[in-house]
Amino acid sequence: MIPEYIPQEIEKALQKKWLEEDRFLAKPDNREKYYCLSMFPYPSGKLHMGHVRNYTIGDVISRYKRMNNFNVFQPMGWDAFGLPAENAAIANKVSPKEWTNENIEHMKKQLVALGLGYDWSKELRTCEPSYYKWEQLIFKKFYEKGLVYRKKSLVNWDPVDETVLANEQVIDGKGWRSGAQIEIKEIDQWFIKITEYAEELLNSLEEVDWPENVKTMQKNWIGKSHGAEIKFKIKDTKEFLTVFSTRPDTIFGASFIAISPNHEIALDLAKKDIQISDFLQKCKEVSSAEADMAKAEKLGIDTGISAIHPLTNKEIPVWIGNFVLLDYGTGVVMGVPGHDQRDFEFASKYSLNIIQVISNDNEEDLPIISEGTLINSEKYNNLSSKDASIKITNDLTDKDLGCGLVQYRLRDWGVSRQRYWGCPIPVIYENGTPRIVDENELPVELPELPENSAPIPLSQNKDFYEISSDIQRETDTFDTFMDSSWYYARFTSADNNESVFDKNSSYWLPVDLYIGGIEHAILHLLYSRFFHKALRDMDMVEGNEPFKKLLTQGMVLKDGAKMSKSKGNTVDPQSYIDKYGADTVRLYMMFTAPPEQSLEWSESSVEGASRFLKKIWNLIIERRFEEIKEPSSFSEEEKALRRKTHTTLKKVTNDFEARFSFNTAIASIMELLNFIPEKFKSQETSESEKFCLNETIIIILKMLNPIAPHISEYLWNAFYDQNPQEGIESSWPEVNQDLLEISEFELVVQINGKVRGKVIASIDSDQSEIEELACTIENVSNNLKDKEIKKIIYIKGKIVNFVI
RNA sequence: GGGGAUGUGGUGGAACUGGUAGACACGCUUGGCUUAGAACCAAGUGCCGCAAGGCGUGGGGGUUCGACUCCCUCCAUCCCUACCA
Repeated sequence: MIPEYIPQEIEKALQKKWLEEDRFLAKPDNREKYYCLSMFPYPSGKLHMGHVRNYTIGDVISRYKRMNNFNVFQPMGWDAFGLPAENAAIANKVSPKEWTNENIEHMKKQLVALGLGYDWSKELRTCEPSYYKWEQLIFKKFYEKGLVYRKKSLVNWDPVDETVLANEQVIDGKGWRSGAQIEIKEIDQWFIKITEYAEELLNSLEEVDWPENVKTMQKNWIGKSHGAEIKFKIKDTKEFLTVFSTRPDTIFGASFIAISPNHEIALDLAKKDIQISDFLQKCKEVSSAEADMAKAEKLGIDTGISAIHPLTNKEIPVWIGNFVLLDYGTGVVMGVPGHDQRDFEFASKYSLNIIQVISNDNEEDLPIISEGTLINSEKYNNLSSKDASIKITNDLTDKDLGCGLVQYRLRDWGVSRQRYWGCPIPVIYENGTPRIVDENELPVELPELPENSAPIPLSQNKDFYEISSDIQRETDTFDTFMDSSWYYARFTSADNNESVFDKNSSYWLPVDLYIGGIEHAILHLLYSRFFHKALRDMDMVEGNEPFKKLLTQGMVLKDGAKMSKSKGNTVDPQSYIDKYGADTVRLYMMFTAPPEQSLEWSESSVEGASRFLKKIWNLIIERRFEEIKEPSSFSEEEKALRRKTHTTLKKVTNDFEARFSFNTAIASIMELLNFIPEKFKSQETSESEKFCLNETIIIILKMLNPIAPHISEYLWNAFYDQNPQEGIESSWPEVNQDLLEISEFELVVQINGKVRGKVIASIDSDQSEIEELACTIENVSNNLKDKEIKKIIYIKGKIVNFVI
């Protein structure tokens, strides 16, 4: 009777062993290093499928690299500050700290149970003072470098709960808890000048090995555009309204100016004009999220003010438009309805002039968005858009009414959050004047909450903020993106309390492979890149980029949608780990879809993964390695198995190395297993068959080890039994090139591109021999009968195509 | 609104550089084993058709001897959109 495969037993024992022998502890040595990092999780309570997928990919690659003699560093930590902890605290009457730490303990056990090989000696929790102390110090250094400033900025305000809401807490313009109509409110906030690095963030994308789509997203987000600043004089005053336009060639089509509802002029007018003040009130009722603003109906109101067109000197009306963002550009736009979709809609709605100034052969109906030839533009008529843009910009510059300008879409990073569960911003106000806390007073610790208390905002915690009657602490905390922008570097020195980054950081950095969800393609990755560059300029880290290579994994879906509690389509990975074991879950995750694509969860496919491991188990568990001298000759069947084994190894190696294509790697291992002839497996097999089977078993176990490390290591040890051999992890097998050579192949014969037959051909045949051979197929010769052959195409080793 | 992806059998997916579409697996059907079931083993399985053959990679068009792959266009779904992480 074959012993049964009970994954729970062997997995637990091996995990214990790995921890006891510090298998995954990493120290600098003279091997090539490989820093493999998976995005650390928010400790929400338990692992979800996205985590399992992310971390399995990272672990598979780490184990593979380790087998290839790299010094692998794979740490793990916790992005522990954030909104959900506060929500849970209110709902469950536990402190955010307690809730978070309990979640971490549970999730850490889950990670261990998945067999993930982390160096736990470098574990980080961003909510610990020992971590955020350094974040406060980095902020201080940014401040000293002139990268930090304070500015008024917009937030979603819930007037009932008297609190600032995150965008996701605003549903259809209402607060999620109170249901009250939210308001856009302007408050003082801290900003970091990420725009100072805009150009470098754009250019150094060329240095990294990232997916093109992520690079494109970042490029578009930074949004470098060339255009012109144009000044429109306000009638009867000496003041100007300055607009930025990427299309100065369309300036003769400008028929209105639109200013932001938060623009100074709008605010001034609202004081006197009840209609305008009503309009501004209405504008405040749309959440500040970009998607909401863009979807909201375009609304406007005439200010009654006129502006003077800088080139025609005609008067054009100034409107307030709810679609104009104060934070972007100058907060004023020039409306060219003939050549801009949004302006066209706005002008049509409010019966403003629509003037065509560009003609284009391909487009007839206004608005014509693309470039073309100028018309109705006085002396610029008949110029191309490009030439006209240059000429008009030059002429405006001469008149001192404008200038050419490079503009970025990227805005400075607002890091203030009005919340409790975050890193306190280390600032003290003395008589209202801010100053950063001295280094020796860091960290500014987050105050503990009274027992069973809901989180009290720092602004209501007098014990915290009041140092004396005229000295107060800042009560905002940092955006949690701050916490996650530099953790990759801190991991290298996580156990060092004396300095933020020690000499290990220059050994391990940059991260060789960073793995995480595609949803982080812009914000998190951009902020981290900015941090790295700023830290580099302060001589704290080396190199220009934090993440050399990036792997963006797709989402785990159920019924075609992202798993979420609100949709009720979540699947808890723990129940599958309990039922099938970690190896099956890992195998399933890797087999079901390529890493970059989204993965549709399927219950029954998990069974398939489990079945495959059982087959491997049943094949190997009772077999023992025997020292057999390599036979001098092999039968055809034996040769075929050896060739299959080594072509599989070659494919799997390539899939791991160059493509991260684990699903196809697993498929070929399955194919190899199916290929082993029955009689090789029987007890009465010959010596040479046994030799070949041994070779195949060894290679299968090695190939399987990164993906299913428990079963493969267990079987490896069982297979070698009393004869001590190298550990399964000590090396990746080598392809025997001699075994790959083939002399024959299956020739596909096509007529006009349609397959008409197949025949075994020699690889060395020339085209005429191939043609002759192809014509021996009855179906082919029948189809070619009485037909004029126009052309014959032969692709060596693949197909021959007769064109008739 | 803007930006980025994806679309192939009943299902997940494969086809890597323009060269046999559907590897591998799930499911299903039939048979074996079994008192029965589970498990396991064997065979079959894109669609239409008795067959010959024809059709087939979201829809339409194009380039090519040859297109899942390249180009144009339309449609659907998903992700991000600066305070979810």
